[in-house]
Amino acid sequence: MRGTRARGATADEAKQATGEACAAPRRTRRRRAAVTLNEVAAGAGVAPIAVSRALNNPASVSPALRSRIEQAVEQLGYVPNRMAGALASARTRVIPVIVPSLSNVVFVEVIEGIQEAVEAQGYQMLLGSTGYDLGHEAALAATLLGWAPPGMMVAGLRHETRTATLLRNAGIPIVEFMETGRAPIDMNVGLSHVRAGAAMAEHLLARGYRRIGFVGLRMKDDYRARQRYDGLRRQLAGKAAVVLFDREGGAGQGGGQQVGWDALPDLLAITPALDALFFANDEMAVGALLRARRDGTDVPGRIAIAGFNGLPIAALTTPTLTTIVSPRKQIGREAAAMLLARIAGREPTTRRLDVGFTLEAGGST
Amino acid sequence: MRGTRARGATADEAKQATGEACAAPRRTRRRRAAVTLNEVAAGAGVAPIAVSRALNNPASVSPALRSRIEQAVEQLGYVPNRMAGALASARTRVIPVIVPSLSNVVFVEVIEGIQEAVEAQGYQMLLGSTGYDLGHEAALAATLLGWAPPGMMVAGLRHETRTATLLRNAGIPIVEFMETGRAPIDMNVGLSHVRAGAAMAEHLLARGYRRIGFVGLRMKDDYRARQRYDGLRRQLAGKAAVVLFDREGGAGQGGGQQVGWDALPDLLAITPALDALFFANDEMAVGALLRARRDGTDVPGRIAIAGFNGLPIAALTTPTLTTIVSPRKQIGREAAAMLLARIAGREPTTRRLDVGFTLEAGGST
DNA sequence: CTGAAAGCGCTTACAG
DNA sequence: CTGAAAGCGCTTACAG
Repeated sequence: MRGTRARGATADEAKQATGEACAAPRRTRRRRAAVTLNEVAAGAGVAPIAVSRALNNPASVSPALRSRIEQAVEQLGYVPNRMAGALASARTRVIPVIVPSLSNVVFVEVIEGIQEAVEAQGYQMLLGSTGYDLGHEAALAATLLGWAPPGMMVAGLRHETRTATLLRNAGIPIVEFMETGRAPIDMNVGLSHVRAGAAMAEHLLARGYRRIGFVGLRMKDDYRARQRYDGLRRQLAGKAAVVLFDREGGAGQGGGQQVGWDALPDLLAITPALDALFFANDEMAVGALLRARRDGTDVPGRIAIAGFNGLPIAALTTPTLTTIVSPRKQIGREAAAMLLARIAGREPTTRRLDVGFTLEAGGST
Repeated sequence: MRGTRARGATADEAKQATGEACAAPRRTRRRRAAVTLNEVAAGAGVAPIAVSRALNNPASVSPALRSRIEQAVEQLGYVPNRMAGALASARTRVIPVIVPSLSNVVFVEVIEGIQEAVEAQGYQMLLGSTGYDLGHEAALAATLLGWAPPGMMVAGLRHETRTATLLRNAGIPIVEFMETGRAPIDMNVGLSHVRAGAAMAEHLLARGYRRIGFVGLRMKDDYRARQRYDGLRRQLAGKAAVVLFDREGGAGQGGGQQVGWDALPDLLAITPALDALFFANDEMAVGALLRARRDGTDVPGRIAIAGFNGLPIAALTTPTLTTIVSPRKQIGREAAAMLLARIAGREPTTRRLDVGFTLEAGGST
């Protein structure tokens, strides 16, 4: 009987086959000294459910009861157990957000946009960072789904198959944010990095540059940078020479600056014919600008420099840095708005939003 | 009766009528189609508890059972419900971390240190940001405690009384990280911002500066910057003149750069006798350096400039920026190590750790 | 508006 | 090593 028990035996069948009436002896298992809803109810002389209602939907309780309950809550220092509430209602107010990195300003600003929007609706953000590792992303997604969130947000449109399957089958709204380009699992907000690269190509061509280098940092992991390079390369095809430099190092916040700083003299020495460098991000570009400043290298006379992201510092360098501004905070806000709409049972204006970008031409090109 | 019911009329109402003595008719309330542990148990032909054990402590189950269970888990795509587990065990593996802001690199690096350490032990970080609002901090702390975390981390030693009370009474280990100086609620990791200010005072005195300005950004909120100013002021007392400038604006990432950029010409115009400026952070100092560069203002000839934090860019400017390096990642790691030790029932080496700082003298002073 | 009962999906505590 | 029972602290669904 043991091995073949099978299907129907939902062990949920807790038969209360006690000999007597039904009252089994109680064992207590409480480990925390925390005040419970039942204690508040006892304190206020009401039923537990009344406390629940007074807390979650005050209008559904008479003012008299409500004030008695509020007093008891206050006096006992009651803090509701969210896990119990979530388990009972099958609803959490925690929204997981998965990003590749926190040491990249870009994600931080998107996150801020998300947090503002989400908190305004009484939700909490649960942040996970993958370190640009899609395997880690899969593990994170699985764990986070265990909290039965009402929705989820994840950076990027590229995931391992199992991640996509997991998210698709979770039966909750999902927003993939950052780039556009392929069909999302559910909803998508971002910009086309391919088009951004192409836009920079047009700009550099228009200013007369014909021997252009793209400088990336660990491009293997950063596929959005690869997309920008692809856009650049295709747009330049037949019109200018392009070369890709993939640099290593520079982990952590501000690390990109050091990479740009180190790259500039290297590249100029090895490929002296270069007339323009498009860096994968503004941090690297700023590092290169600072290096040029220290070494007395003329920008853009000797070499033009451009970046990507539109960080505030781009407007403060001498010369100012040509860059592409991505509306990061907007991405966060829009992504959150879409998700919250769906969570609330409404249909967002659109499920796929391209927020675009702006090329800010500075003195560095 | 129909109109007032509302709420959650659900789908799968599998009624399992039982006709026994005490067994009341069962109502089912499942709302998600998610696979449960009971279903896995049924699938594997074992008791639910065996599944629980196979997942949480594989060694406690025979290999035969384990592989049957693992197969069922795999096949059904089972994702454990963390809320149920947490409720039953009164244990979560989520550690809340409260910081004032994410748009400040400094906190991001501390957070990274925390995340690395915490994830390595199988815990998850739940991030909350207060926007430098201690009222918001109190609300966040209360909500986060509702998840019955095994411990908690919060930036700073200053909180509203109710926050401190709440945390103290939570009966879990708490680490306050960032600054040292006063008695913590439980544990503390950080550095003395007063001493950091004093160290800069000594440096500026040694280099011959006697008319020194401290430039802060929204100092009302940033009490750590106030501490640095206090340290500076006291150390300079009787030896040099000090003046405090409290600037507004510059919200968000990189906003400080703009503030420094704007401040420099203002301050030089209004208080031309100044010979040195100590900025509350490197971002502002870098903004000022870039402005000096553009305007042709001699640094340090006309005005010396110093910052605080030790961001990588400080080494790349011309001249290089004098700054105080704070070991941010170390703060995060140490704070996490302390907390994890206590969670594991061990006593950390110390409950109060001063990680110190290093003054990096550059060409800007 | 108010409440008694049952159940959410797990784990603990006990027993074999 | 394995399992039956009870309970974690809430909320839903139903009834007055």
